[in-house]
This record gives sequence, C-alpha cells and structure tokens, in this order.
Amino acid sequence: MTPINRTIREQVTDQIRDDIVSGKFPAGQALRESELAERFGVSRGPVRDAFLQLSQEGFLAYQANRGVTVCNPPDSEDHEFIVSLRQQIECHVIKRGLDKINEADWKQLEKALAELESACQTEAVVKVAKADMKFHEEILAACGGTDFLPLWKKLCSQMLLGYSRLENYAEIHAEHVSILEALKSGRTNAVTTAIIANIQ
Amino acid sequence: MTPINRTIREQVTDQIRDDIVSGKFPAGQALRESELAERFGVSRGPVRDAFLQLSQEGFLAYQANRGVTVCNPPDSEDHEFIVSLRQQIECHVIKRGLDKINEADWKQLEKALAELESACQTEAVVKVAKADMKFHEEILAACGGTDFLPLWKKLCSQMLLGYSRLENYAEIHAEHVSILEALKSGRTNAVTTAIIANIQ
DNA sequence: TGATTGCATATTGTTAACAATTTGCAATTA
DNA sequence: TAATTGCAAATTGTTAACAATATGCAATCA
Repeated sequence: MTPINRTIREQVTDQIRDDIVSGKFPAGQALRESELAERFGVSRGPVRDAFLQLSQEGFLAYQANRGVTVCNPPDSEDHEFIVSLRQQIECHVIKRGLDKINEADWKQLEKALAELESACQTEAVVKVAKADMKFHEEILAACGGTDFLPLWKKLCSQMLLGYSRLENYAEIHAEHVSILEALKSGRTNAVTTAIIANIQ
Repeated sequence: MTPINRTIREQVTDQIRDDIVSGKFPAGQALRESELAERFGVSRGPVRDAFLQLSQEGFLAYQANRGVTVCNPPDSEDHEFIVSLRQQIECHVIKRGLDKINEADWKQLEKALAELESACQTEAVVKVAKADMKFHEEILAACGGTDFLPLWKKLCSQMLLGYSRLENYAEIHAEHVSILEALKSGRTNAVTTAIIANIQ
C-alpha cells in the first residue's frame, strides 16, 4: 500500500516540513534553494518544488525572485478560529461517511492508533504530531472525505506552526482511543463530541 | 503596486486555471506537461510548477509519475458546507479588522467594485468570477487577513469548479454594492449579513 | 552631506538534456 | 484461450547550465 520509493521531491518536502514543525527553522528565517539542495545532496529542482508546495501548505511565505521565509504562527484568536474550522470539517466528513467505513478501514484505524501510542511513548514531539495527524487523516479517508484533505491539511499546518499542546502524551493517546470507540459505536453525536474535545 | 512583469510560472498558472474554470478543460481530463509547454511556447519547468500549485489549490489531482487530471466539482452537500466555511472566514477577518481599513484601502475597494461592474457588463463568466473574487480579496487584505488568503482561495477554487451562479449579472453587482455600503457603515452585523447573502 | 547611479554578487527563474517510471501491446507460454 | 513476460513509446522526475532579477555597496555628483 505505502510506496517505498518516494520521489526526491516528497522526501525533501517532508524533511523541511519536519524541520519547521520541530522549530529547527524558526519563524521568519529565509531558506535558500542552493543551501538545502547541497545539504540533501540533490539539485535545486526538487527543493524548489518543495518550497512551492510548502508555501501552498502555509508553512512558507513566497516572494517572486526573493525566495521563501518561514511563516509566523497565528495569534490566539486566529488559532481558535482555525481549530473551529478543522473541527467542522472532520465532523462534516464523519457525518456523511460514518456508515461507509469497511473492515479494511477499521484495521487501518487500529494500526494508526497503535502507532500513535508508541509515538506517545517515545515522547518525540514531531513523531507524536505526525502520528496524531495520520490517525485523523485515516478517519477522513475511511469516510470518503479525501476531497477535503488538502484543505484540512492546510488547517493542520497552521496549527502545527504554533504547536504547544504536547504536555500530556498519555492524555493525547486516551483521547484518540475515545474517538475510535465513538466511531465504532456508530453514533455521530458521540464522535463529534470526542473530536471536538481532542482538537484544540 | 501591481507588478507588470509577472513570472512565466504565474502566467501559465493563471491561464490553466482560467481554462479549467471556463470549462475548456473538463473534469477528469488529463493534462500533459509537454503539450501545454509547447502550446504556451515555454519549457516544461514552469508548467510543472503550475501543475504543482494548481494541485495544491484544488483544481488538479496529482499522482506521482502519472501526471495530473482536472478535479470534479463538489456535490451539493459539500458545496453548501464549503460555502459556509468561506462565509465564516470572511466574517472572522472582517470582524477583526473592520476598523483597520484606511483611506488607501477604500480607494482600492471602490476600484475593485468598478471593475466588477464593467466585468458584469461584458457578461463574460470567467471575467466576472475573477473580478468577484478580487473584490472579496481586497476586503480581506484591507482587514489584515492575508494569513487566511491561501485557505480562502482554496475554498473559492472548490466553488469555482462547480460555478453555476452567474445568471443575473446585475444582481451580482448590486450585492457587492451592498457589501461596500455595509463596510462603510462600520457595523459588523450589517457586513456579515451582506456577505452571507452574497456568498452562495 | 545626501541622494543617486552603476556595478558586483547572490539568488531565483528558465531551459534543455538525460534518467526513471509507467503504460499498452505484442509475443510467449501454460 | 488466458495469463504472463518483455519490450517500445510516452510521460514524468532530476539535473546542471544559463538567464534574469534583486540587493548592497562604493563611486559619483548636486
């Protein structure tokens, strides 16, 4: 299912995104195509592609002929609003597709939850954040909400730029156990409640 | 203010986007890098960049090593939901920044409204759609909501994929006159009412 | 002095050649 | 026949050279 040979562009994009989320590249910092190309041992092409994509995702700000800089995280008022939008999207997709989830999907969700649990045990911020997102993404995919994925990812990006909610790893895991249980119950209201409690 | 010399990438991106919105490239159609590069008389590089960006914007679906295809418009239930999200974003930004609008901004808004009016008179679908978006974009910019622009644009893209609300051009213009009047009144509630009535 | 011009440097934008991957079809085999 | 293998063509992925643009600084001139 998961392709092993990903393109260089994808690898570079993921690496840069991780470095931004983990704070290795602080907000406002300018990134140079040649510098990163040399660091990754590739040409400027894929790095350029990555810059373009990450600009669209909301991690980088792009200026013609002047390159990219790392974006600032949203202020608390905007953050709250972004959280609300993300909650609405997940709830909308689940409402429409809860009963479409099949056997293979449930297996995927169990697996994603297990990976989130082990990520929480390592207590590595970026790992937890990625596993967290992956779990939610699997839910959206299982409910047939792939059309909303790009939009949803952009909201997640904005949240990740100012990620600070990673005190209690045990709680994060517990919240997702609740979500999966609610999904299995088939009651839409229970799911939306669990989702809203989790996304903050 | 508006740069005259845009990059080839930007020109190509805009042209392809227009062709999708106008229905020249129907949903599901595959686009080839070389074919469009030849048509525009440029190399594959900028076309490739455009494909990447339009995929992020939600107009094209991208598959590694297999190129891009034009996306399907959202069904009516999803469309309604997307409309709601766009309304919320515009209202949120306006609520936060209504009193930040300065003299130069008002000038810009008047100008954008005038351009929308002349676009409506030509009755050219794509022209009206672009002028319509431009007016709303100016409002967001004037209210200091540029951070939400990429997100907002993606929602607009989804709406444009299934654009069908262009019967009565006179009404479209009138609605935007109402929006500008509401903005000038300074009453947030009046603006949100006008915005919600317009975005459908 | 203070503003402006012109150049050198750094950086991004574009191109065209080459590499890797996918796809369809024909030949082969059970 | 039906499935499979192995090409050949088409297409995307990557690279490196070259072009265009922006930036900072020094020289120039009012």
